[in-house]
Amino acid sequence: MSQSSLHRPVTAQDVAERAGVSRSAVSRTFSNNGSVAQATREKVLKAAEELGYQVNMLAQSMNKQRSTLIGVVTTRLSDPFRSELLERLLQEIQQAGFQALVTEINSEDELEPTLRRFTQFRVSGVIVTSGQPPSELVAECVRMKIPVVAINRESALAGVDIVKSDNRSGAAMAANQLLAAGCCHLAWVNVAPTASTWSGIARAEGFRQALNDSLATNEIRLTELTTEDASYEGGRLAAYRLCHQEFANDSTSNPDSKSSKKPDSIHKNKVEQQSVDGVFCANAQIACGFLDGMREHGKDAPKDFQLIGFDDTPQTRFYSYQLSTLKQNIDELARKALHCLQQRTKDPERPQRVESVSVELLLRNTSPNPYQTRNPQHLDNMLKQQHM
Amino acid sequence: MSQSSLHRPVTAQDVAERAGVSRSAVSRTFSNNGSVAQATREKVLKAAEELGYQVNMLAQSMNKQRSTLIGVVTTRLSDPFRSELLERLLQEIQQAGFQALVTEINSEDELEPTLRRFTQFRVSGVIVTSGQPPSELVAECVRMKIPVVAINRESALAGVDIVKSDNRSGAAMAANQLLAAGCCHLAWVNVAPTASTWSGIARAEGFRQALNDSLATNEIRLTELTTEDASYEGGRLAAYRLCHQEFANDSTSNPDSKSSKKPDSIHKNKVEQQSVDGVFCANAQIACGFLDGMREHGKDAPKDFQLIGFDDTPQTRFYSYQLSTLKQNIDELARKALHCLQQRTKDPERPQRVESVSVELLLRNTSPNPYQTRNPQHLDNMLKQQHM
DNA sequence: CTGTTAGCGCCTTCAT
DNA sequence: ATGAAGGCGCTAACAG
Repeated sequence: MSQSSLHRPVTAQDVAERAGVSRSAVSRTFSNNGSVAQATREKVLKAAEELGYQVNMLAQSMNKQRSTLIGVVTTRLSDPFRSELLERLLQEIQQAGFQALVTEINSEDELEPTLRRFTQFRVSGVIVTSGQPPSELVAECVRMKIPVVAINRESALAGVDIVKSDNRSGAAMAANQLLAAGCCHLAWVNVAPTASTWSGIARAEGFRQALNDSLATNEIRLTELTTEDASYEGGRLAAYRLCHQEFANDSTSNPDSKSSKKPDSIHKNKVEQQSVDGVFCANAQIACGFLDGMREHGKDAPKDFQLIGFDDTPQTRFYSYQLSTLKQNIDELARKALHCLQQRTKDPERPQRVESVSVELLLRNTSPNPYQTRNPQHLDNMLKQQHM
Repeated sequence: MSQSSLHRPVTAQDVAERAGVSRSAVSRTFSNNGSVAQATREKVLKAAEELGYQVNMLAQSMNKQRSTLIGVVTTRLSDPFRSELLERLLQEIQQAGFQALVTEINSEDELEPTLRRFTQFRVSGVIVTSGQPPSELVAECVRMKIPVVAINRESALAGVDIVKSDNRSGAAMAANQLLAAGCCHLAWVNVAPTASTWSGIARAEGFRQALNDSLATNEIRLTELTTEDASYEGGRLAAYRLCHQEFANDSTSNPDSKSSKKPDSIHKNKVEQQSVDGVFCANAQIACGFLDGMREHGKDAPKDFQLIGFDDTPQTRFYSYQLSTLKQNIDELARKALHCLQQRTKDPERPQRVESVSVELLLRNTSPNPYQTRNPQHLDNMLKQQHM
């Protein structure tokens, strides 16, 4: 059952000799490539079993000019969403018979050396969940026919397929939900543009766009809060700033007279005076932090404001948070990523694909049920949006 | 700068020709192994640069009978502690010039095929953060001189080094802290023994042992709560059960007359009647769940009971939890794991090492500051413990 | 269906 | 210090 007590690993040669066949026969039975008689196959298998033979993947890969490795690049694994995504990705990769090569990078610069390392191992594919693949490198991958797929990020590069959540629609759903609930002073919390991810940008755009009409009629007001990073602490500090700023506004009138055209909405006074009552956060970490920051100032959702976050991470479901969130379908993202890889392996020349995975609005404690809403018109928008 | 437009990857041969030297010269400059004249070295480097040459790691590894890969096996990456550990591990691995091969397993059974796959790639080392490596496989690794290190788990196997947190002391610190705070009905929440991890078992033992004296004198009482899995939900359900059980105890007297020898402690009545006032949870997920479960029943820490968890995961620091925890030094765990790997690479025959990393008690909101304690005697124990 | 042959790209003696 | 030669373990194309 186990290999003989040699200190040298068992090779196909050893198996061949023991089975009384040639190396090729062994090779064929294990790569079930060429045809091999049932009898010899069994002999080989038996000998292999007895010797404890294991294919040397390095040799095999080198020969095939391609390994069964798939490179995955991530960042900030301590972010629950990212680790969940990685987890699912690993499962898909393993299930498809590959082995994951994973690298964590801290900055865009590290992406290039990472990809280079991947190609040195002749990986069968690369999955990028962070950073912008440098075009030069991607070109090299394309030339080597190594499929590259990017998750949740823009990439104009022709060679790489994209799998992403429908961040725009998600953000629009959040916007409409808040409108439908009658919020009139919305805020959204996102990381500063310089540090933002592509997802963050898409969500911001989606949110703002869904609000365009209401903003035009001055029905509502929108405050934009930025954070340094996409973390809990970032969200918390945003809440601090909001609270202090509102406090300041209460005591001193802010001379915001840049707009020459006075708002003529009937809501004018209400809108101008109202403190923030509906908040959208770019991700779950920020949302939790924001909620806690507000709580520290004696305000809570949904009592004092409503709150919707992105990414249905485990902690948002916790009793002490019960955040309403937009849930990304991680399973689907992972599945499609692998599917793209496999498709492009078959046809390396196929045009770039962009797979969009829809997002689900999960209403929990921090925002009310739409059926109890005060503004049915926006509710309609919201429902339409959901079925897009 | 980039390679010529061949569809074939650049080989050392190509570089050699362009530089006007032999393949060996190229090999030597890149593996800086043999000695090579400065002049030729530069010629080679230049040619390599121009051609965009990259060492083929597969070929290199195959030749050296060893790759620059390090296998890492994990489970339940969605658990914040595990993903943080993986993150640090990856950083260490990369910094040491290796590339991580990571596999997620869902059950012990998957460990064997995983290790086997690792050996097929002739990894330079294996880090196991989950499961019990089967002795047979480990023996194979030892024979192939592949270092194996296990993190936070017991392994009697001679070949594998162990890096672990001092779970026992940590649990004892928790126990003494609770005693010092004057708790007299302690409880600990852990996963059922059948599903427990080695860390969980060590923590349970440490906790119980530190309580031995107080239990012997009937000064305190200890309730053991078990959960199905080491999850938030598990902790929450444990809290449910506790609450319902205590409710039951209040309305009906439970005929617990198994003990023939009546307790003679002066605390007798107090101890017997007192509901749980000090809780220790085997990990952070459970602790958060437990706290929330209690909150759902209108009880909160530190008002109604004190709570200490293990693993200082980010969420335990959140404002809405502020759990007191035992903090594992993840950096140190990762660092030592890699150090062990490297040491054993140098000396494959060295005796098994067990590296213990000390743990820190972080007092936050769910348990009081020791300097405001009511029972200085136990405080002394605790302080001694901390400096062990 | 099977064995033989010729590499895959690199490292490592071994002479020079 | 350098080049030539042999081999790492496997696969693939070719005869038989």
